[in-house]
Amino acid sequence: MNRLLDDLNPEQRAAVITTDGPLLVIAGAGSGKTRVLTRRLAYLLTERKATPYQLLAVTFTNKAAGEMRDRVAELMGGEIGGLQVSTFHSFCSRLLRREAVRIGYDNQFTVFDAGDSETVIKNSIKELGLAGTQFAPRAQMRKISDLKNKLVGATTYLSQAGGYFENATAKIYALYEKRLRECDAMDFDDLLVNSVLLLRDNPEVAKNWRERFRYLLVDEYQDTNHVQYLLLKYLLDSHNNICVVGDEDQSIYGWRGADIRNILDFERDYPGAKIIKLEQNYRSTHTILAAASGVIANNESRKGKTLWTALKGGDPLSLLITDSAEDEARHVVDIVVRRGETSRLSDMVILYRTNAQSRAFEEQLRRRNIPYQIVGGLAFYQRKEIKDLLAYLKLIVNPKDDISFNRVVNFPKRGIGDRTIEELTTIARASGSSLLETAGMANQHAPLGAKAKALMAFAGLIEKHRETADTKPVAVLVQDIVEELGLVQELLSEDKVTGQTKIENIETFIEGISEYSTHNPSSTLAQYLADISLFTDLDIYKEIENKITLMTIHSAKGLEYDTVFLVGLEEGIFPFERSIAEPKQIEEERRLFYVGATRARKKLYLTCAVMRHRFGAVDSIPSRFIRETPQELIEKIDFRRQGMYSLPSATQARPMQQPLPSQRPQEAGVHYVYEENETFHPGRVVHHPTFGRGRIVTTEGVGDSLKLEISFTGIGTKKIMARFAKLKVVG
DNA sequence: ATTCCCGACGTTTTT
DNA sequence: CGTCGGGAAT
Repeated sequence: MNRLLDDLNPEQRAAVITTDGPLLVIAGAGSGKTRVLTRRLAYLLTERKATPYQLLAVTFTNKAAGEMRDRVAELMGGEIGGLQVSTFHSFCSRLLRREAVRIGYDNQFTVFDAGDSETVIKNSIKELGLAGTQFAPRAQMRKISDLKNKLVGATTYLSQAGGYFENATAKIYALYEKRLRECDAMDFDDLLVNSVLLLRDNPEVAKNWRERFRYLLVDEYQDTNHVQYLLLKYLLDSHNNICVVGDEDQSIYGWRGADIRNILDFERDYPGAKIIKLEQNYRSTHTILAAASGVIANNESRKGKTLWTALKGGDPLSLLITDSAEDEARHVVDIVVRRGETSRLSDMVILYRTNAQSRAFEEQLRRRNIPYQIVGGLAFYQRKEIKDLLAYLKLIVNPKDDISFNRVVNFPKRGIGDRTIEELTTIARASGSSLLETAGMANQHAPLGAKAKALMAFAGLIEKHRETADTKPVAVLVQDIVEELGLVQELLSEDKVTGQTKIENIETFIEGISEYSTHNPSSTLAQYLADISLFTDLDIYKEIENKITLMTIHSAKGLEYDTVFLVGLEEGIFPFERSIAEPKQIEEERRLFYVGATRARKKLYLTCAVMRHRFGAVDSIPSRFIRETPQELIEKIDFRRQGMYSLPSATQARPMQQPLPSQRPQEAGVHYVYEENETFHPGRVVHHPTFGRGRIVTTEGVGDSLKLEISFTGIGTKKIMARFAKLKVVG
């Protein structure tokens, strides 16, 4: 008998042993997908269909890739040398570093993260004289990214752009591309796009890679975009051995260019393709599955499948109806505490639509001393102190990286300000060299005058480290830099409190590098940077300590927990405001709900608030997804302070787009200023949640624009927008 | 060059 | 309410 197949159900087994030709595996939530993927790889190896070197498996996150590699290694007793299990991005990065010269890049090119890219876009907009409100850098970035993913280059777009706005975007796009090239840098999209272009324009290179890979395996196929689709086409030899695994109901990255048609049209793309559906769910109770299935059934873009489970019954869903975001958080945390008595915190997760929602929950958890961890949001590598250090490292590896140069040339302070940088930039552009190179020869350029010395010293510092970078471990190099720059003193002098946490972050960073080095003993600084630039918070996330986890639903894909809190179920939040008008986007929101709900093994809580602050007070309408859930599966718990005002029941049927007539609560108890301006006039004593007790000195404006000048005891006077501050009248 | 204060602005999800 | 960028003060 075969230990790789024995404990699989018939469909899973078929997905493992159907090795040749195109195969689509529709893997419902919790259907044992990872198990099938790893068994399939191990099966190909043990049956001698291919050597590890001839297999390519692609996933979306580094974490998933790492887990898959580990599990295959376990199945194979460790003999998987050369097996490529990687993300699309890291595979492309490796491909490009080998072939960079063919497309005019150095093989030590830098990868710009979203922040770096935005800086370049901003600079480009400014340089083109387009600065102003009508060209928001982020919107431009989105457009450029969309164009790239459609394989429309800057030159092409420039020639076909019509009208003022398209022309402006085309110019920004073109300049952005130019600057990226000058910096020897690529953005995330470029990794994919340049790989495809390289394979398209160099048939002999494409042939080499094609002949190498005998079997392709793609995870999360529903999230692939057009460029990724093309990449697979270029890598696929005439053997057509491609197996894609996915679930159209879990396609949640349409906004990033993912094309659900890739999975819906697979059979048309690959004639003769076989399809296997994994429909038995091993994760959730029957109740949870029925709830999720009931909601997703409202979608049209589906291949259709019927998930079933051998697990009968299960707790009903609990719907918590609360007054405000704060109340929502308080009641959720109450339940966390209660459940925490009998189960582990690490078995629970709070999932929200947007990162901004995490704050209220954090506050409550901190107040009650519950250990928690947040995944995503302000990612570790996005923190200023870490980005600054990384900029030093990037500059050491790539002297052309002007963005990193600008980031650190005056950090710590070296007396090099905007004027000097402007001058330096002009000289560098004229001579076609980078900022760092120009700085190194500053004494030859009269306009730099007295600043030449500081510039040359900086360039010398970078140069010195470049020479020794490969002779010592990366962690030691970073430690040396930190000491040489006097960063500890520098950060402490800025601000004692935040400086201390920054120092701790730097220590964590250095520890992380050490750990990386033990796993990759012969790795150079350049290799470290190449890897690290593709890492995200999610990849570092470990479920080790007994902490409750908070994250967005997007981040939770692929994970599972006993207890799941799906919060903020209100129209405008979830489904998100911007998606409400478009049926296609509503379907994606619905899939997101489906992903969130199916993370739960045993118990699912849904919560909503009736009032939520978003630029002032707004009445919230319960999410349509609550209404779409089979009502008999829901147990309603109403935490609203009864009798003060009435809102329709959360589940009452109502035409979707019709907002309720606004009903202002006639509240007793807490006084929110924006509702009762007349209570606030000079002399009144009020209480502010962060500043404490204070006396109103002056008032200005009325209604939403009411501004108060308040003298707080021991803090001094502060001007406060009454609309936002939660002030309580004390006397 | 740097710092500090003010007003404008904002909020989706991420490799 | 936060954060960020611009502009004036030092």
